[in-house]
Amino acid sequence: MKKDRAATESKIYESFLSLLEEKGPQAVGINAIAKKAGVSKELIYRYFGGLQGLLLQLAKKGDFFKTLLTLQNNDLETVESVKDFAKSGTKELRENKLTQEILRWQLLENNDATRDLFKFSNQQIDKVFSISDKDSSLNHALQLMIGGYVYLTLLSKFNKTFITTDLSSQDSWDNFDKALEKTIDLFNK
Amino acid sequence: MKKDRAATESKIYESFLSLLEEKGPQAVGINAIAKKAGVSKELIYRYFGGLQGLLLQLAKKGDFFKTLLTLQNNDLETVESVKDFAKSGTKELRENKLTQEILRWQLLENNDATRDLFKFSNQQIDKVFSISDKDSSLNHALQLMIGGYVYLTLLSKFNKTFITTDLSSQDSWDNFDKALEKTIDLFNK
DNA sequence: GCAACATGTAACCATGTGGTCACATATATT
DNA sequence: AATATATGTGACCACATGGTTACATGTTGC
Repeated sequence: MKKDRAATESKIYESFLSLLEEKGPQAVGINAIAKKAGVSKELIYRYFGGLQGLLLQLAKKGDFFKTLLTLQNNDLETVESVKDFAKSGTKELRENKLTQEILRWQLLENNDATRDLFKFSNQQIDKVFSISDKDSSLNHALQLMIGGYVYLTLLSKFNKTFITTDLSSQDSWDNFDKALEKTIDLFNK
Repeated sequence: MKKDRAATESKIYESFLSLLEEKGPQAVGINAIAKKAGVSKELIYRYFGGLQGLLLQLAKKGDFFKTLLTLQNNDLETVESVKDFAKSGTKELRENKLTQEILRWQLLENNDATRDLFKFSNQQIDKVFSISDKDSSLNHALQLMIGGYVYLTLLSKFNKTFITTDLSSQDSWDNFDKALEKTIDLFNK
C-alpha cells in the first residue's frame, strides 16, 4: 500500500468540492466525503480538522468569484462599463456552480463551521459589488436586481419556471440582462 | 386517557406548521413533528399518510399568500396601483414566515413529497404576480426585483448584511421599496 | 355487558450520522 | 537492522432518522 499524504489530502479536498458542487450543501458530510474520496474518515479529522477545517480551507483558497474579481479592475465610471460589468457578472454567476452552492448554503444556516467561509465569500461579494453611486435609489435597485439574479439562478436548479419566465431558456436570461441594462440606462438619464 | 382524533390531528398539523415556520424545512421530519406534538409518530402515517400527506394538506389549506391574493382584486392599470401593490406585496412577504420557509424549501429540493406543495404555492405566486405589461423589459425588471426581495428576505434570517445594506434595519427595506417605486416610475415615463 | 372498532403507545428495525478508537503497515531516522 | 513516526484502515460508539409492528386501552354499537 502506497502512502502519500499530499495526494490523500488532495483527494479529500477535491471530493468535498465536487460533492458540494454537484449535490449541494445538504449532501456535504464527513461520511459522504470520505466515501467519495475512498479514504477513511479519520483522515479528514486528522488532516483538516473535520468539516469545519475543510470549509476554512475553501475560504482561504477562495477559488470562486475569480472572474468577477478580475473585472473589479475595470473603472465603473461610464454607464457602458457598469453595463458590461453587470453582464459579465451575471454570466459568471450562472456558470460558477460552486459559488452558487455557497450562496445557497447561506440561506440555510450560519454556524461556527460555516462562519469563516461565509465571511470570506461575502467579503468577495462586497469587493465586487460595492458600487457607490450618488443615487442611492440606483444602488438599491441594483442590489435588488443582483439579489434577484442570485435567487433565480439558485431556483433554476429545481424549478423550470418563475412566474411566467422559463428559467431553462437562454433567452430568458438574455432578457433579464436587457432589463438590467435598461434599468441602468433609465437611472442615468 | 382521553381519545380525540380531531384534536390529535390538529396537534400534529400545528406542530408541523410551527416547526416549519420556526426552524425551516431542514428541521421538518416525522420524529421531530411527533415529538413536538407529544404523540406517537405512527399516528402521522395513519392520519396523514406521512410527511408527504402533511405537505399535501398544507397545499390544500394554503394558508399563505392570503393577503397577497386579496390584493389581486385591485386593478393594476394605473402606475399608482402597481406601486401600491408592490409595496403591500413586499410587506406581506417579510411578515409571512411560513411563506418564506416554503420559498426557501424550493431552493433545496423538489421531489415527490414536495411537488404538490410547490405546485400549489407557485400557482398562487403566478396569480398574484403575472403582471403582463406591454413593456417586456419592465416585466423582467420587476421579476428580478421581486426575486431580489425574496432572496434578501430569506437571506436576512441568517445574515445581517448584504453588500453594503443592513438587512436588519427597517430603513433598508423602505429604501428597497423606494427603489422599486422609482424603477416603476422610470419605466412608465 | 360484550363484542367490534377506533385510537394511541412503545418497542423494534435497518440505515445513516458524526466522532473516536485500537490497530496495522509503510516510511524515516538513528 | 532496529526503532520511531507518519499514514491509513475498519470496527466501534451513541445517537438520530424514517418506517413498521404488536400490543394496550378507550369508545361505540349491538
